Amino acid sequence: MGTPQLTKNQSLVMGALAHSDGPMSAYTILDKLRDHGFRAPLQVYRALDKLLEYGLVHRLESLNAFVACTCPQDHDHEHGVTAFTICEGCGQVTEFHDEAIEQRLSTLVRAQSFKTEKTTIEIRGHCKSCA
Amino acid sequence: MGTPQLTKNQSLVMGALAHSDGPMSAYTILDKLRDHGFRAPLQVYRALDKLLEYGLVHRLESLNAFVACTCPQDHDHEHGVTAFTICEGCGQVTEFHDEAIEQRLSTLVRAQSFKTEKTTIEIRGHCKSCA
DNA sequence: ATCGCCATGTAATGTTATTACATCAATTGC
DNA sequence: GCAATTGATGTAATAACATTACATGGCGAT
Repeated sequence: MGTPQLTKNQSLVMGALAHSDGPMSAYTILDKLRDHGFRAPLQVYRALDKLLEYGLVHRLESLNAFVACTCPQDHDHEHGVTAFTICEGCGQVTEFHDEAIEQRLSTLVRAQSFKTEKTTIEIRGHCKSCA
Repeated sequence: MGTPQLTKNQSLVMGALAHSDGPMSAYTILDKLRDHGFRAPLQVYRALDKLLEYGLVHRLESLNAFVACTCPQDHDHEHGVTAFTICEGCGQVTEFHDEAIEQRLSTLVRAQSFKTEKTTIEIRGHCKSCA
């Protein structure tokens, strides 16, 4: 299967996120895309839904915002749990992945007989430059 | 120092959360407390801010909702990173803590020279009963 | 008593997300 | 060809979540 061809709206939203230096809210994306014919929030949310589904974009729950996936690898296969550091100073977001955490969480959740669908790990704080 | 005496509004909000069987949004809390004189969202948000600060309540970022802390231990000293499983079926939220994850995250974040202020770990899925 | 501090009350507004309904284009099956 | 289906889109309205701004009231300390 793989990631399908993006539609026009999906490409525009993806482009906006990819060229941004940080996370963007849906409404910020909307504003950026007014010139390209975007008029309503739903146009953004619909595109984001698909991009999230394809794994091209991540949602930052603690920010109600979205970032392009920075993972170099293919998006076709799962790349497990994604975690983020989020700097309160400069807004910089860094994505990372760790097998050890993933396994440990898996063990703990299994002990509850809980079936994981989506895992959110977000660390708010200050980056090296903003410490 | 320890947790200060709660004010009237803080007690009401704490009570609402403690007696609920699951997470509540700020507006749900507001509705529950109309009979006790609550009229505006701010009354709830102000109380929540303090309760969060005291560690009596947790915010679930992926739900925009709040739960009473179920941690049996004293709230006076830090009890590190808090993680949650959240069942999409029944809404049940389970709080847990794990030293191994805490240490591993600490190591990874340190490698970035990042200074953690708050860590969010939320696992959405289905509990044993709702699988 | 006056000041400062903090909790409170109220209204208005800002921000994020969804529902509902209509239209349009591409594809499929007859 | 031409319904029927499916998926993307457009638009408006509304719902849900959160904050700003400003006024008031209680209470302890000087």
